Amino acid sequence: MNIRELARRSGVSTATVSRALNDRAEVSEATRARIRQLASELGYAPNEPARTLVRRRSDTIGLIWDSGQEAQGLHNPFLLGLLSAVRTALSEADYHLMLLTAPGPDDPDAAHLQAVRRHNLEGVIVLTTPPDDRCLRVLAASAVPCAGIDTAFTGPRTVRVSSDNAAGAEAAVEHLYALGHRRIATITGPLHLPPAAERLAGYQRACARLGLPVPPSYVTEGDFFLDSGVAAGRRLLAVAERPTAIFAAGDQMAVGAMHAAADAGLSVPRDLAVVGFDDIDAAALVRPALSTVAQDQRGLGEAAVAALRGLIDAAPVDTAEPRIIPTRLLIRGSSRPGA
Amino acid sequence: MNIRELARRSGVSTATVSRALNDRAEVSEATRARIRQLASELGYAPNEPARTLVRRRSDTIGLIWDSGQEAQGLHNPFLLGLLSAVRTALSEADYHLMLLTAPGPDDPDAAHLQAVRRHNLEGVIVLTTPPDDRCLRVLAASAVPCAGIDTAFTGPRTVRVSSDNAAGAEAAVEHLYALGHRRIATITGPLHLPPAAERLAGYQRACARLGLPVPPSYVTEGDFFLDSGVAAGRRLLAVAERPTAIFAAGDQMAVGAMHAAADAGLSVPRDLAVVGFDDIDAAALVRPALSTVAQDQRGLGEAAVAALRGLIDAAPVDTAEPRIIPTRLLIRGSSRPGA
DNA sequence: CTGTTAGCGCATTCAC
DNA sequence: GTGAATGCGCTAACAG
Repeated sequence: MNIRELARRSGVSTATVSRALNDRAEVSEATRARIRQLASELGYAPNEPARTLVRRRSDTIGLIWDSGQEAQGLHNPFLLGLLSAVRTALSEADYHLMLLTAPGPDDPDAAHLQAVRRHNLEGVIVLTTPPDDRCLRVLAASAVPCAGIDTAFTGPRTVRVSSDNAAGAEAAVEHLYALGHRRIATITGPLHLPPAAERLAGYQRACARLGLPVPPSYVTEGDFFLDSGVAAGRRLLAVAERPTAIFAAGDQMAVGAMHAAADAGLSVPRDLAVVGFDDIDAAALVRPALSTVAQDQRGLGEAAVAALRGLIDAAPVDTAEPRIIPTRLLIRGSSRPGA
Repeated sequence: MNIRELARRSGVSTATVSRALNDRAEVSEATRARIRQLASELGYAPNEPARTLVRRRSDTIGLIWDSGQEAQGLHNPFLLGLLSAVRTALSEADYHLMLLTAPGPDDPDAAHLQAVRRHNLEGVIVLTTPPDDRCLRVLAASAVPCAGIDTAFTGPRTVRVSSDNAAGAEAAVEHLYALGHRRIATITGPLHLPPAAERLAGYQRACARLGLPVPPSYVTEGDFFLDSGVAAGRRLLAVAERPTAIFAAGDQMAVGAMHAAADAGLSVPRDLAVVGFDDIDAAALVRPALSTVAQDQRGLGEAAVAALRGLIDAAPVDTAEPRIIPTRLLIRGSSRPGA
């Protein structure tokens, strides 16, 4: 079933069928209706590769996401929501989605760029990938429109979308302050990662504004995983002026801090309040449930798609300023005195 | 940069370039090397839509996964691993991957089938989708090769891949028995879902084999989510002959049962041992850590791809028998007396 | 071993 | 408003 067959059966030329199905103005309403009718009866669907070939555009965008071990604990729960959001936003904009392979160690540096060329992709969305990915660097340096969520590359046609990490951290600290806490410590992520650095900055800004002292011993670094949170929690609880609250830059580390508290015979939230970041699934499952700064996955996905479309349509897009998506503080048992 | 340009620059015809790049035998080693060299220097990559058009095959398979709310709590953590596994296995087999949109309520029933036709997809992999999806039914009924992981449709060119739910449940019960437990209850999932039914069957078989009584009050149904586990746990702990161990068909429900035990003043694992199913991220985060039956996401993904390739190559494939992937019992604190 | 030719399915000129 | 003709980039069939 192709356009020629459909044209034959409807008694018109292939050109007319094409025009009718593509909603061009220069077709009479009557023939258009007849052709559409017949097309749906016969289950005709235009061949996309052929369309791509002649139109020189594929209406397809590529999706790159790293599933490397590095990101496993960090973004795992997060990623799927992002993926769904991106998929939905893209299909509403009538784009198709191609999943690009994570390049192996022996792949050429231009692997991603080549994939874009091969498939005629019009743009790429990148989800949370390590900043040192060579393939990504090459891609970003090219003229291919790229929208990155939580990524750290820049290029001529690149936009970055990110949660408002600083504001989220500030909100967490303010919340703890409002509960009466004055000795608030923090567990950071690896500070070379932008989100980790931004969350620390937010913590520091809030403390400064609220007039809270931040002795160096109140800031300790983790790796976003559980065990580092346990260790960090132990360190913090051993400080002379023991903190009464901890803001952890990631939920797994926050849970780890709760474990450390339990091991030290402290009760959460009575003796120690804890707030995390990300709202991973487990945050609602632990006891007490973890208060946390939730990222807006849907908002991130939609913003990325919107930004990418701007880039594709060559609309004037500010490629330097990141799109910042607000976060939302979820107050649960780990910081609620009544719990 | 296209094949004609590359041919011009290397002083041969486009046909020779095509043969060289596609590893056809009838090209001299010298010219092949020269062409390859030039191609990589110039960053030439063949245009896939054009190849697809003429070869009548796309080397692309479609991926359908449901992100509907139904599956959120149940499969969320699980899906991403599956996705990674499928992507990796597919790219190793030199297939491209296209993400198909979840059909909306106003999409025609043939939406998926149309997408396959439009893009010339050679097969489809379906991840954990509700059994009543009309689009999926239409697709499965067609001649399109389909491999489903944890799905419930059948068709002329369809294979199903699934974890060995029954054996996993049996292993869990045996483990509890070996620890000395004789009063072992279970929390099931919604029994109209195949995995839930299979896990219950495994539980029952193991109990029968071990000579354990299974009073009706020892079997209670949940919906795979946390709250249903809490409620089920309460019911089970209120039974006259209180069980000393619970096998839950899902991790969230298992955690819920642990909460119920804590609320009743019981200690896990001393007063009540708990084993779950799936090994979601949270299983390792709760305290005590949850023993659970882990599914082999990588194995499931690879089996699905292998089965699909068999279907595509029209190799003799048994379309009726599901591919069963073994599970692995992870023993953690919730069932380890020493913990 | 290599070149010439045809055509995959479609959108798009240009005529009418 | 509609039809005939052209070519997108590539592979396959056929010559040589």
